Amino acid sequence: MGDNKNFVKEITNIDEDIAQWYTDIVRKAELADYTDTKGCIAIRPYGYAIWENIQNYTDKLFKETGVKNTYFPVLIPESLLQKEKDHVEGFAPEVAWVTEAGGEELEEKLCIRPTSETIFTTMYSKWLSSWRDLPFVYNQWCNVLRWEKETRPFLRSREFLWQEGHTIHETEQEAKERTLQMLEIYKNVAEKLLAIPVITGIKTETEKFAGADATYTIEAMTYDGKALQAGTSHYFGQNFTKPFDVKFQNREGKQEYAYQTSWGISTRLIGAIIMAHGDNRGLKLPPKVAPTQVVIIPIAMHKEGVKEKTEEIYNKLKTKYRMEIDLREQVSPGYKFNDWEMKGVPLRIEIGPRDIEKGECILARRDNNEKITVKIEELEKQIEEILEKIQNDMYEVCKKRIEEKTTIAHNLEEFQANINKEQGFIKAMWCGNAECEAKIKELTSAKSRCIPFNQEHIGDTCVCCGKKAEKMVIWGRQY
RNA sequence: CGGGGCAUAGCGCAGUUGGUAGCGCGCGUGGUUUGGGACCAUGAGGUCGGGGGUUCGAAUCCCUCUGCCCCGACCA
Repeated sequence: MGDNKNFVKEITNIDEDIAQWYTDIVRKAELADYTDTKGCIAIRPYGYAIWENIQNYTDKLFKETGVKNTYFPVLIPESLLQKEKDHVEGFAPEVAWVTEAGGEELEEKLCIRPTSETIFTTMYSKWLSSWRDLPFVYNQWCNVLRWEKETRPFLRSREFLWQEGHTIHETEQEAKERTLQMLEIYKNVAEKLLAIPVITGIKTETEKFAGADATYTIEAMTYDGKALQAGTSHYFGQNFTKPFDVKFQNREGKQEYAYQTSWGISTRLIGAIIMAHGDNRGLKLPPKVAPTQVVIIPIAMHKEGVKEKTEEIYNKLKTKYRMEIDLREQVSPGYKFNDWEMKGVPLRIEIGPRDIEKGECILARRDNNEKITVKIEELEKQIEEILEKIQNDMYEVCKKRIEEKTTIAHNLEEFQANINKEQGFIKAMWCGNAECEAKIKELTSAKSRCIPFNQEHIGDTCVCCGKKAEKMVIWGRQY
């Protein structure tokens, strides 16, 4: 009482044990919970609302570029999966199979989709005949299943929600442009909606998607300086369209195989929000994606006129912002403050008898604990400005973290020292040889995150073997 | 798949040399409260993760299975 040393008693300290902290947030903020199905979580309303906000924002951007939504089956026959060699080799270990149904063993077993390139491509072969049909720019919002050994809510569960876009095009160039266009949308989602700055670039041969010619990625950094792949966009060339026979008659009247892409973001983004923004008070949500942007808490609710005034303000503002009003009678205001802070609500309005007398109320920011007093008539304008400021400030905090935790290494000794110091990203030159990549991973547990578009010249020799190197690679330990 | 932990009320835990289960929080009800996790009263809630064994008797000892968490290897 009064003494608030037990203030965060229910949440593990983020600096002492971030893994446990993460699990605490997921459960205590009621984002998700473990189920009786191993590795699969139940996403609760508050967590799902975040996903819906991500969906709405992203889907709108997709559609502006001509994406059309579809739905394909969750079951894929084994024969389809087998058609592209690299793809099946990449996914086989983590695929779940349906072998029996209706009390009988199936003639051909069906896999539960880990991703849907094979079935999209199969259907495309039926639907495509002329260059005039192209492009197909289809997407689906769905679930997929990957039999992960080690799971963690949102960041790596066996079943997860995502969107997967699958496109085919008349020309190589058009497909490549689409790949990069979608990556740009993902960067927009991460940075503008989630306030998470990302590094964009291309994956190395070792790290690219099974069956792709090129994999592009957006890479985020977590609170503790680890890397988190937040979205990927792939260019396939004709790798799938050839074995799946996706042909069209081109402008010259000849048969040609289409050029293909795919791209996805998943509920992992919710994990990214938790890991990038959270602190010892709990979850911290950027206003644009927060299911509740403003919570209004009456003080001394039983006093004359307090409840009425609070409801009046709530009713006025709720058409403009995603609002909650906390009228619970059984808990104190202090409890409510902490409760909503743990749930990451960006802005809180406190209003009590003293404020009402003066025609004021208090605005408290979740991101930096700042409290200001504002006139009630200026509330609406103030909220708009502050929410925008919170969104920007949260982005800047993460941006600063990336800058602080990104270091340069010219040799393996520097590399190891830097990564051991505080995780983070390492910028280092690389010769292009997969053996060097493997050696670095072995010695430092860091993998190549990407070859960033934003290249810097930091040397002429490979950080590992010392031979000539032209490309700067971002390295890091990952979630 | 390796290494390490854990499993007792919704959550966090205690339970001694084996004797048939308790505490805190939360929850229900009634009341008093309300400016940073309020209080009083009174209730409800458990085949001690599953199976086997030892024993007159097992939450406790032994075997086994399962699940979860963490650290590695593999992946969105």
